[in-house]
Amino acid sequence: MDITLVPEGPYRFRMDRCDPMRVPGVVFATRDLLPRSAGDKTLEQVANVATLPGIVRASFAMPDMHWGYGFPIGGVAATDIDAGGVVSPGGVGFDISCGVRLLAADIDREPLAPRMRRLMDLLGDTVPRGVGRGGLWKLSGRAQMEKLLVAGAGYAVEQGHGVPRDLERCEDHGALEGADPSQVGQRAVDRGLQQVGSLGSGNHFLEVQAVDRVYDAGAAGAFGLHTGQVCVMIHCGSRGLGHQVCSDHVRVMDQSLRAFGIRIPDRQLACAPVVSAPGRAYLGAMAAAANYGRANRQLLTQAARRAFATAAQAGLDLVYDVSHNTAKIETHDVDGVARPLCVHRKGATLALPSGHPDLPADLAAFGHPVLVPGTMGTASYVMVGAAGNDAFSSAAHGAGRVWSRHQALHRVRGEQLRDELESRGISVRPSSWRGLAEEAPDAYKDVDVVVRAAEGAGLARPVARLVPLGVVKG
DNA sequence: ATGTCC
Repeated sequence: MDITLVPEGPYRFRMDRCDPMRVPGVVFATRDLLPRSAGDKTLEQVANVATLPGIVRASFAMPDMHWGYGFPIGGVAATDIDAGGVVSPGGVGFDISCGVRLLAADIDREPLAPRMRRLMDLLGDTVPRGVGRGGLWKLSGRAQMEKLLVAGAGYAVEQGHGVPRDLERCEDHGALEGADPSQVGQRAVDRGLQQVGSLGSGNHFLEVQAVDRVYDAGAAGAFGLHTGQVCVMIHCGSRGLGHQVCSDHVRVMDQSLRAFGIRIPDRQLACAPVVSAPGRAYLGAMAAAANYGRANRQLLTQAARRAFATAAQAGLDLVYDVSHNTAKIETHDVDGVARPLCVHRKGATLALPSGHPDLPADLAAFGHPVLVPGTMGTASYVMVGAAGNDAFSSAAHGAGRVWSRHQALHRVRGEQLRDELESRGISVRPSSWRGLAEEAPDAYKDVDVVVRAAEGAGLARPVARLVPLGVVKG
């Protein structure tokens, strides 16, 4: 396939359709943000996704795009459900419903400063993290797990882990519809029973941050943010349960490709029609795993609240919770007709414009909050969905890797990175030196540049910039 | 991302 990029604007490239692509590719980036490592397959993946049955409009890539499993991370693709459109687990990713939650503290960075050390020690001691580690809430068995898989953060709140207002500030009110726990295998359930309320590893974290700059006072006010304010950002997903769901359903779909007559250029794009037994089974299991991820962030919220109450006599209000690894059934206008679509967002965030009916009433005038975590040494952003976003109202989800984990380990020492961050006033509570090195700020694109590109491309607008004060690393 | 290979 020809993967020549044609500039369509300062922040947008077109990849013209050629067989076997069914639609063109659209890449939102500057030249500098495009993948440049030798042998990088990100753009080839954008073209591969464009071959999926039922795909409409284009195969999109966000400015933080990088190489992923099947789909690029930062990839967005929608398929027409009534036209044989498929759902692909690779279009969601292994960490189903991985996402970000932002909490606003009722304290500013100056009064918190003398209490930061104690706060970070407390967070470091009470936030479960690391590979294979257990969480804050041990479930009693499959029956209880099924309740959580159906109601997500709502079940956590119902069980006393949070307040009802939290749910008003969660995408889908904390629970993706259509969860079918019967499609979540026993191995996935077993892996998940002990992990609710745990960060995991990799790029996951809980950060104490401060609002460094406000770009849109109206939206910032509606989100409850002001300059100097302390925030907590939580980035985590669905742990072993989501991973197992993805593995199990990829296997099934890989085996059913022939039966559905689907030809794909890469087996990692294994998929099945949304309207088919394996398609429905995956979507039901995926929604269940998504709800696990949302409950997970709800439990970690409570851990942060306890630490803030004890160490800082401060409270935390939920600003918003977004998932950036999902496939959702949404209605979008395609060629002038409202169509039910399966929208895959893999490392991409829903970014509804102002006035959309799915927004909470008090945010309707502004738009959907878009949370863009950067790195532990740089910044993170709160953005808001912009009107006229033709990528099915999607936006960037982070900075995006430029070094592989292997490259990062080769170039960075965890202990040295910790010293460097601490000397800049950023408290670090790592889970492992190796994990810390893999997530070095230099391993990522410049989040300020990514955000400028997302803005320039018309995907979302910046509301506030947050800087790290302390990081509890997964 | 992930009991970093059942």
